[in-house]
Parts: sequence; C-alpha cells; structure tokens
Amino acid sequence: MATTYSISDLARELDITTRAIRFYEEQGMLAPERRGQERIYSGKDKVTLKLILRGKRIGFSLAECRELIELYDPETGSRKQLETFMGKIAERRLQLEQQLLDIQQMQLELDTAEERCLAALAETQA
Amino acid sequence: MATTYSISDLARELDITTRAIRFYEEQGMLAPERRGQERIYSGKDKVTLKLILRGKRIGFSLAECRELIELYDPETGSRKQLETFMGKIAERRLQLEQQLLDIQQMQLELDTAEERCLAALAETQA
DNA sequence: GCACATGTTTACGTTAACGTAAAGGTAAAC
DNA sequence: GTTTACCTTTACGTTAACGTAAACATGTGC
Repeated sequence: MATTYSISDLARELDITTRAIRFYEEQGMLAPERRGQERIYSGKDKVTLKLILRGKRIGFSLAECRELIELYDPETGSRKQLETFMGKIAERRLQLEQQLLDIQQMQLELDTAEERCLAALAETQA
Repeated sequence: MATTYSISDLARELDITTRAIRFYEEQGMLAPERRGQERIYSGKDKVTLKLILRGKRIGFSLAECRELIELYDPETGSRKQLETFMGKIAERRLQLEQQLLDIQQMQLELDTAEERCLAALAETQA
C-alpha cells in the first residue's frame, strides 16, 4: 500500500523532464519497478531523485551524484571500497568548504555591487 | 612599472591551461595588452581571472561569470541596465542561499555516511 | 470506435567549455 | 646555426547532460 508515482508525477513534482528521469535510469542511478512497460516509482526512488538534484545544485556531476547515492546503499562492499569512499568524502568536504568561502566572498561583493548600483540610480534620479 | 605576466605565468599560478585563458579572452572576458603578437597580462587581468575561477567553483557558467565581471566595470551603463543587474543579483542571492542549505545538508549526511563507514570497518577488523 | 493523454523505445542533435593537434614566429642558450 | 622554450593562430575533436523527434503501445472519455 506504499505510495507510488508515474514518471510524469515525479517530473511535475520535482520540476524536471521525463527525459531527464529516464536518463538517470540509463545511467544506473534508478531502477523503478515495471507494470508491463510502464515505470512505477517508489518513495525511495523519489528520495534518490532528490539526492541527484541536490547534488547537481551543488555542482556535482552525475557520476559524482551516483557515488553519493551508493553511500546510502546497504551493500557496503569490501574494505577497500569503504576506504576509497572515505577518501572521496574527505575530498568533498574540502571542496564544500572552499565553496562556502567562495559564496561568502561573493555575497560580500554582491553587497557592495548593489550599493554602487543604488548610488548610481540615486544620482540618475537627482 | 606595474607587474605584468605572461600567459604561462598566469596558467601556472592559477593552475589552469593557457588554452582556457585564451578561451576566456575569446569570450570577451579579458583583453590583455599586446607586445607584437604576445599577450601581456596586468594585475587587473589576474583579478578578472580569479573572479572567473571563483564563479566557476560556485557553479556559474562562463556567461554568468562575465555578467558578474561586468558589475565591476566603471561603465555603469543605463538605468535600465542597472535595474536588470539588481534583479540578477537578487536571483543569485537566492540561489546562493539554496546552495548553502544544500551544502549544509550534504555535510550532515557525509558525517553519518562516514560514521557508517567507520563502523563497518571496525566490524571487519574485529 | 476514435480522439487524446500518457506511456514506451530508439536514435540523432545540441551546447558549454575547453582539449588537442597542426603549423608556424621569436628569442635566448649552447 | 640550431636546439629549446616560449609564444601565436586556426580548426577540428570531445564529454556531459540532456533535448527533440519519430514511431508506436495503452487505457480512458465521449
């Protein structure tokens, strides 16, 4: 009795195209059930999609998004795999910190740019 | 007597290729002086390049980076232009806030993913 | 029974941001 | 004087992430 979704349900709700959703499946990031030909998406599939979209917003490639998704897999894999993942997580963390710094700096500069715009507008008005 | 740079100076220092630098010029984001054929870069050019790189790290397209650079131009343009810029800045701000939220969320999840990895490793060891 | 909305697969097209190779000019180093 | 280390332009190649179009199946309202 779990809630399920059609492909266009998800497309509407997450504001992406059905083409994108099928593409993510093609890339091995989704594996929805089928009723005949039709794809039937679960709540878990929806979460996966949200993870992909958030990853993309932060600037991850789809390949990187897939790695992140794999971290949520119960299939933990070999010790070597885990260590590899830990390494990637550490890298990511550094990159995220740099992004935070970049964004903060950018925000400061947008502040002054905005002020200059306002000043210029005031002058035009006067 | 201002300090100047060759293209490979900047490439080395900013860790990008000379091809990329020439490409940014092709896109109208740089206009270095010339000594004959050779490009001579100023400190201002270097600042512009750094702006581009920071924009890219945050996930801006080159076209968007160019718009940001134009904000630093003394050529303020018409009133209409300024208002357009203000609108873009506001949009950017919203997007940056979303990115901040995404990154914070991602950091939390990386924390727990890391813990799970560590736990799994400990189990393997035991 | 047929239009219509929604689904499917297959496959070629597109854009951004460079990479890479070819073919050559200049100037210091040996 | 020629190798070495830069620099130049021109131009085709590449990858990611879908867009878009064709051609067809399926259920539903009228």
